[in-house]
Amino acid sequence: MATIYEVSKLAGVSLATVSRVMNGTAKVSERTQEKVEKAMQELGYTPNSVAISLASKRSNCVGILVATLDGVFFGGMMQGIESQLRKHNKHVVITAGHGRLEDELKGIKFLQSRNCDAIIVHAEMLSDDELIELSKGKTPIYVMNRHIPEMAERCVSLDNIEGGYLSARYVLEQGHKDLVIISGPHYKKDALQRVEGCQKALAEFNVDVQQKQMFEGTYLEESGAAAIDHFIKNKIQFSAIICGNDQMAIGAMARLREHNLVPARDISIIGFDDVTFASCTHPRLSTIKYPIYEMGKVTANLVMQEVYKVSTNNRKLRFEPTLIVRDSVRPLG
Amino acid sequence: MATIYEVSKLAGVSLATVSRVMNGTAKVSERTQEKVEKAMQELGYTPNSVAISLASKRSNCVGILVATLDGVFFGGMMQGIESQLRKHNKHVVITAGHGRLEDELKGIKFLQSRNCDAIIVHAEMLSDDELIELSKGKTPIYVMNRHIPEMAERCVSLDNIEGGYLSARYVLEQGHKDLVIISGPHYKKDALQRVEGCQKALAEFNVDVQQKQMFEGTYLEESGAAAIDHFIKNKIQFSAIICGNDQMAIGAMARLREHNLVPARDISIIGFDDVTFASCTHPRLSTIKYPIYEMGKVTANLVMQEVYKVSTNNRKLRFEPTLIVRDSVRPLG
DNA sequence: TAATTCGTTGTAAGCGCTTTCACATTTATG
DNA sequence: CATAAATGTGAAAGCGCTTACAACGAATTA
Repeated sequence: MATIYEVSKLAGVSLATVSRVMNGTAKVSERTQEKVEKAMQELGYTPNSVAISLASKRSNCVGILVATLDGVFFGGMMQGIESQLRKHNKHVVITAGHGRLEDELKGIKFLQSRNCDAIIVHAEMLSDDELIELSKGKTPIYVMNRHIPEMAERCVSLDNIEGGYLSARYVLEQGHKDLVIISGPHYKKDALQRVEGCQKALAEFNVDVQQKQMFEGTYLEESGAAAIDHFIKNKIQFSAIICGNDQMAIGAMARLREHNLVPARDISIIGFDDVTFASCTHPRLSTIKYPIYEMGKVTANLVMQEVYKVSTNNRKLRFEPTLIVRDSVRPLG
Repeated sequence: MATIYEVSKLAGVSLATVSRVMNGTAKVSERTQEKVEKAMQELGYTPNSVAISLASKRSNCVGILVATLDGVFFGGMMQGIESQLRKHNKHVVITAGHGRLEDELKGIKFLQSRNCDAIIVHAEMLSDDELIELSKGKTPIYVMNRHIPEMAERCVSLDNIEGGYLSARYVLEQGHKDLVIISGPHYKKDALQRVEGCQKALAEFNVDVQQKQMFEGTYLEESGAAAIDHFIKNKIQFSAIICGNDQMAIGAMARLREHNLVPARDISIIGFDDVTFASCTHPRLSTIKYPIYEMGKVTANLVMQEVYKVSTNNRKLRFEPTLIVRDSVRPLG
């Protein structure tokens, strides 16, 4: 791989001049410019971004920390961020936290040590305080799906409590009183918040949901199914299920059928997130929309604006969940 | 951020020695080792991986090129690769090709210029020859989902033709004769191969599928739905649908229902990939298993073995698709 | 004509690390 | 006890680039 030195040699100019034509950091006469470009062409020169990064202390990269690389939710998030950044020729470097504190920490350290110009994190284990502490480093940190007052202008989040509230209220409005809740894992803040929102609605409607009517899932399909088994085995009566996310909802719907219970007709169910396939299930899944793709874009814009000084038309950083009514909740009575 | 220089100063040793304790590249007396470690601790030192990369010409990173960052298929692939690499403290750098030749090329160039130790690509636009050419660079390139004879030992692939064959044969064996095919986009090789496999089975059964019984989709849910609209609008008779992937299959199933056609009972359908939610649909989707997660792991192992010289228990690089029978195809007659 | 300015270009000092080589100790060997 | 062989350490030269700063000729001004 050719280096800038060889290019300068071939073009008969100095290193600095080559660097100048590459970056446009200073005026270069047209004649020299052409010579240099010709030399670059001839050598098939590609600048070494590691060297650039070391010398200039920036990398044109923004780091992303997600929980897992699979999963429709994170997919949307990454895609939203990347699509926006790509327009400005910025790249993403992605690491996964796997829901482990150690991995989240290591991931961020790695991204910092790679000279990322900014880091966007969707952390599940890191506490607010740790995040605040980390963001004091030289690399600015942006937080998704969490609202930390101390770094509010760098948080892009959705009101999960409100989302939980909306979902439960809707189910209650349809006349359901025997509810069960399949929540996400309790170590995830958003899971807890969604439950909290549910409880608010429950209180308003004077409906009681006891401990035994709650199941802590993993946000994955299997755990939705496991929840159904659990409730049935324990002879819990219920006419509706409130799910912490869509994946668990479809897992639950499938398992319901294995117990000869037809979703919607026999048991109503509502999800959360509104992932793509939510509209393809049968019955089509009613859910709460989490505009994660959009939010990824907004976060990317925020970075473009503050870190790269490119003005963007960014609006709000705080998103409101909305109820998507489809066919999976049947009015009762 | 502290540098190695400050650590050496504080510990009262030379740069070289600090580097040695970090990398274990040479014996260092216990006493010095302790001094250095204490100094690192005290300064909260994190090595700058960019500098390491520049100096050592390796990065402990492997680059990945996928089509998109969302999508269940690529999610599984990335997750498979990352989970394996992570065990050995290697990191991934991911870029997306967006099904555009330019982006794929730029992505690879970027990964190369970042000193990635290896690159794993799932390319859709790059030709075999281009890939062969690219792999002549100093960064070894591994290819997923494609078999290129010239670089066979670096290709981890699945026999898509066989997969297409299996899916069509199964449907035919169930007595279906009026078939339609919803394929992936024709610019994707695997889409074409799956169709090719179908045709092989069709020929064996002496069943004819004409041009008008084929629909070129995008591999996304919407296009499965669009296909249904298309066939119905054009008054095509069919009792079974062969889909290029599961996503289009669930899109098709949903749209079928909107036309008052019940999947399985009225119209049989088979997918491809066996993504997670395929077993959660109603009826549960019969499909062809594409063990992408497993294959991601295998590819990662290959890299560990050849690039990092860590021995792994890797088996085959060529995977066979398998038929997963569930409930979406009804025997006819 | 001398002094000043400008536009271009080159020189060289890093960026934070790895790695070769040489050197000084220490230990083993005959 | 002299010599050979380890052993532990430091000095210094890069890796490929950016970026002050200096320098130079040409154009402008006084």
